[in-house]
Amino acid sequence: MDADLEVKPARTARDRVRAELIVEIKQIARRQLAEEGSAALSLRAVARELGMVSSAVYRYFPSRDDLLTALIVDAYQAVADALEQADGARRRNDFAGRWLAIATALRSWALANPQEYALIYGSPVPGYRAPAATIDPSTRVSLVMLRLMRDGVEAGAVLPGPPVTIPKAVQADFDEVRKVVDLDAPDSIVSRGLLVWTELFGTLSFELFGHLHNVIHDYDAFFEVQMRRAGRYLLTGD
Amino acid sequence: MDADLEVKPARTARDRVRAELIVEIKQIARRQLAEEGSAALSLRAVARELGMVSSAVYRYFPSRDDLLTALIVDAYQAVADALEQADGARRRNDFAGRWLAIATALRSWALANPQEYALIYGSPVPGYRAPAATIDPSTRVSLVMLRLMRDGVEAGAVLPGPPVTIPKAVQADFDEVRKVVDLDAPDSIVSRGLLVWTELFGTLSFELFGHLHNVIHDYDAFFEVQMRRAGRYLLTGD
DNA sequence: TGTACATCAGTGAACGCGCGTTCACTGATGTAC
DNA sequence: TGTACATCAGTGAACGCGCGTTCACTGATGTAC
Repeated sequence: MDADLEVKPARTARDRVRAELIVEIKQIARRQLAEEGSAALSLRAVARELGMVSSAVYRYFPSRDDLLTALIVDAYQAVADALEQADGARRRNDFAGRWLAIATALRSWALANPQEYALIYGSPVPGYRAPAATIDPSTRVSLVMLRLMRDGVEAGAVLPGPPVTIPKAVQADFDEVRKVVDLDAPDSIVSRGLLVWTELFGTLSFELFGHLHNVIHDYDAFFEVQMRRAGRYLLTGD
Repeated sequence: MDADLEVKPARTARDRVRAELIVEIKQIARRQLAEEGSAALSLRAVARELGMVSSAVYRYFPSRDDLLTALIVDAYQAVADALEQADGARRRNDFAGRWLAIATALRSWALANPQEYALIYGSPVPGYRAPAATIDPSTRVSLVMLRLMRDGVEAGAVLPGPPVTIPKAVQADFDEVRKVVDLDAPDSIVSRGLLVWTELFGTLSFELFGHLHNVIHDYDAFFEVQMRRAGRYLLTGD
């Protein structure tokens, strides 16, 4: 619709309208997701809000599951963006700070988008099989943690602690993990890193899914206490 | 139907049939839950499998949500039973062993009943508000962990580690936690205990909800490695 | 031990709802010459 | 720059499905005397 956009080659007006509509459909779907949860997400409801007839949405998403997949991919991307940005805003060698920034950024995003958090880190949506397209974006999230660990190890800020004995099968998996970011760290550190990483999601899921209800009252403060503690464990092993 | 049951007073044949039917309805619902997930659970499907007309089920559960609530309560009870039994089978002073037994028992139950695990520890069921009746059974689960911590502290097996500074609001919440089982432990231990506890659920949820897919291959071994590590952290703080 | 009445279980029909998806169609936009 | 044809977007009707819940009813079981 803008004159300067029209100049761009290989993008007809139709193409642009189409791209905009895809964005709009996802926005509406995201809002409905936030209000009703993933099981209630329906193409018909989206179409109604769009002011279109339900069959028209099929021009943009061939099925309800494809729309869900798009939302999942977007959610992973949004998380990865948030974590990368929080991580990047800290000094590279402030490892405790980077860890806390990452953890806090994840929590902020989750509190702002609880249904999207549930969509990707809660129980799987019934009847929905996650296609391969969702794997890459989910990897981007873990990469933030792995890079933090690699940087910390390289700077000598992540202490190995006492060696641990680990079955061969797990060692092999850990080897693959190390390869991803050229992490030169013993099993003890990889194990600790994964503990802390799942720890973060465990604490957050407990909060969001109501398991701290009536137990913890100041969620902000509790989260920070626990994540500082986890950060110390990550770096020093105690 | 048994003669010796009929002798029992205050239980008419009608009462017994009624109690049996409630059990049967829940069993069918649990199986359908396992096959289709919580969102797909429907009174009509249960009635169909019972060989009854759908409205008949309303004699036993006044609404679909009441049936869901019953399943949730049962699931918490089943988890609590499993953990208590695993905990009780160890020597009282074998704290590392008790921890690992508890963690392993939770995982075994979750693997055997993944949809029930998702029902209570995954994302909340859309459109369902957990009534107060589900709180008590959920508390029974945490009590297993708290008693382990109390016993460990009393035996001097849980080391305090360096003191941590904690905001007043969190201290107050920790005080309430301590009161539940007469836990005489500093904030550092309470914080660590909660870290390890959420750690357990975080690791298990990651496994069950597919976030370790293509990363970890021997789930059994990985879980044990991580939980041994978490147990050591729980006891010694490193 | 027998009868009269009250309670309860299960039936069958119905209400009103929303869903995903398909299909033949009209009319507008884009492309090739 | 103008025309002829191909592509695409959106319509409207329809198919077939399942759901939760209500209600008046019949017939069996339980209770009080």
